[in-house]
Amino acid sequence: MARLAAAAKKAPSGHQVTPATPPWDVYSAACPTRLVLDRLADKWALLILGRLAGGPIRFNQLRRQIEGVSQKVLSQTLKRLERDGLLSRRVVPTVPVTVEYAITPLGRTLSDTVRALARWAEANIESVLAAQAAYDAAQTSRATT
Amino acid sequence: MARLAAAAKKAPSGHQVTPATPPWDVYSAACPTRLVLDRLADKWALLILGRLAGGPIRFNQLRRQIEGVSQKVLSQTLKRLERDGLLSRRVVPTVPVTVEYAITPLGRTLSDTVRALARWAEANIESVLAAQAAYDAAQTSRATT
DNA sequence: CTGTATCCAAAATGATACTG
DNA sequence: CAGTATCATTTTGGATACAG
Repeated sequence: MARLAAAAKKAPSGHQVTPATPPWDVYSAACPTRLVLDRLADKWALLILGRLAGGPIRFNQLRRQIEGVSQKVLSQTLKRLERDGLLSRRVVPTVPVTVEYAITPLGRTLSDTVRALARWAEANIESVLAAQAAYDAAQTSRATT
Repeated sequence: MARLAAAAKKAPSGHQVTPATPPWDVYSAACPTRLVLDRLADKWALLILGRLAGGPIRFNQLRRQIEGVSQKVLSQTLKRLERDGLLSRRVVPTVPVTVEYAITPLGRTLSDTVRALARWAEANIESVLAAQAAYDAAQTSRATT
């Protein structure tokens, strides 16, 4: 992942215009789809997208609502999502400026899919926890033996 | 995330049996669903799950097919997925032992959702790349000015 | 073949301080 | 309010060597 991430981060300067002729081999390292998947494979991104699907929201509101995210990471993540065209950033020139983040049409198509993921998690969390308990029990007994 | 991940990793000994009474507040740090989401927010996990959906496969086959993953990370990821009950591990006692990984029924229900994510990525990669290019162009010009 | 253990380099994060 | 910059720390990952 290191090399890929590095390449992606260098992008701000050189926009490598990938040929783009799907379908790609998702398992090949050079696959553009993997770049997208990498982006989505982010805890905060998923959470933020889900939250924004409910309507526009300001920076610190978001910060408070998504428990556990630091200012720095939230800022970084928002910037990446904006760059990807998944959300929009609008500066409201009030006295202490406020910034409103909103999901874009593109982002919304994605958030629907993400919600499906969240629904899966909710529906199956118990099964997963049970599986973990069973696995851990097996490990523990093996260690004891 | 650090604290949560650490807590999750300590689990092998103490299985905290979460009460489990949905729906939880996905945005709260203590939410079990977030534990699942964290797990899915992993590049390799998503890729592996997708690959396994196509049928059982051995360790080194997987390693070769999922380009860019190291032996160490693949091993770790497989172990976590197995613990979560998403895939099964079967040791075949051939002379140099071979190990076959297969998706479980639970894992399959998830892989369907993941596939939707992959489909989204394929369908929208061009939009994302375009958005990135536009964003970068705006940044560059702003810097030049 | 399928891993685990170790050591080392790289990357992500948190805390803090500071700007517009 | 909404960030950015910096620094110390933690976490993660790759490479290598080795074991069942």
